[in-house]
Amino acid sequence: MPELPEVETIRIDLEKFLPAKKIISLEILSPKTVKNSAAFFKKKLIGHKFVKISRRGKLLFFQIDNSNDFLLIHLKMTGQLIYVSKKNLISGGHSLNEDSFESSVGGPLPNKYTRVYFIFQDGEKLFFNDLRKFGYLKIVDKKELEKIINENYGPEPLDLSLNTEYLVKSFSNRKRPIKNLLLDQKLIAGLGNIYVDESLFLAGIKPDRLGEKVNRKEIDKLVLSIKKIINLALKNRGTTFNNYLDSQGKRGNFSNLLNVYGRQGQQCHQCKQKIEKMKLAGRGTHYCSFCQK
DNA sequence: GTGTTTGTTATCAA
DNA sequence: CTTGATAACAAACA
Repeated sequence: MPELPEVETIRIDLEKFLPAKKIISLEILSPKTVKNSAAFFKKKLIGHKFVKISRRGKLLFFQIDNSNDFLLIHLKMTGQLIYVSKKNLISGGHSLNEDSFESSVGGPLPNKYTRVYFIFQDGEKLFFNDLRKFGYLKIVDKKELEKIINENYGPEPLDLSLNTEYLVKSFSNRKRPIKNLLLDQKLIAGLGNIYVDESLFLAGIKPDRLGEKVNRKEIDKLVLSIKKIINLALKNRGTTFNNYLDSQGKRGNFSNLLNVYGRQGQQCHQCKQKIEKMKLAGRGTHYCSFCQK
């Protein structure tokens, strides 16, 4: 379940080496994953390079050289972007070769979950794997990209515009549970099920409280909690719960720091009571009824 | 066979 | 028009 910290970790790593590498070929193993025609997709990419890799919320976009176009990649729930080289290219890290990918779902690359992959001039490869096929790749021009961003994404959690004032305004007269509101990408871009539950725990707010019932002081604490959780998760290269791996095929370390997500039935780290679980917005929702009011 | 996992959108209702 | 709730998408696992 890649959310902002996982997607951002991938972006930072890929940007260290992908720019300036010419794509010499690409394979589309799952046609529905690519939202353009295969011919158009190949024509736009083969022979080109990615100039810059950016992110908004959970959406990645790769700027394509000498054109007005961008490659959008959304990982949705089980998407992975795995970069494979024969040498160590990422400073301080070890990179994969295709056979050392056994530890991940599906075995050596490309495997049964590989939907698309790119081959670069130097023989290195980028694999898009996606067990559940919700993720997609799509080429759009600059205008379309701006439209998508403007219409679908609220402020980034770490941006100054994500502040108490903004959330007070956003929550007023809203009769949905605060968890549902925080999952809305138009309100805040990049939070998903894990980080919403963790942020609400840190803020001491029960996930089913209605937006309009949360007071300014609590919202103050919530803003700080969201920024703290996202920063800590970034520092730990995200959370691996089921499927997530970074671009080097490695797990995220925030998994060890979870307070509530996936911990139902276990002791709360703060008060030792049992973590509970309910369903909100159709999602598993984890909380401590003693620490969160 | 049943329930569960979740990011996002489509659809419907009030 | 706004708001909110829910199904659907897809695949695997317990």
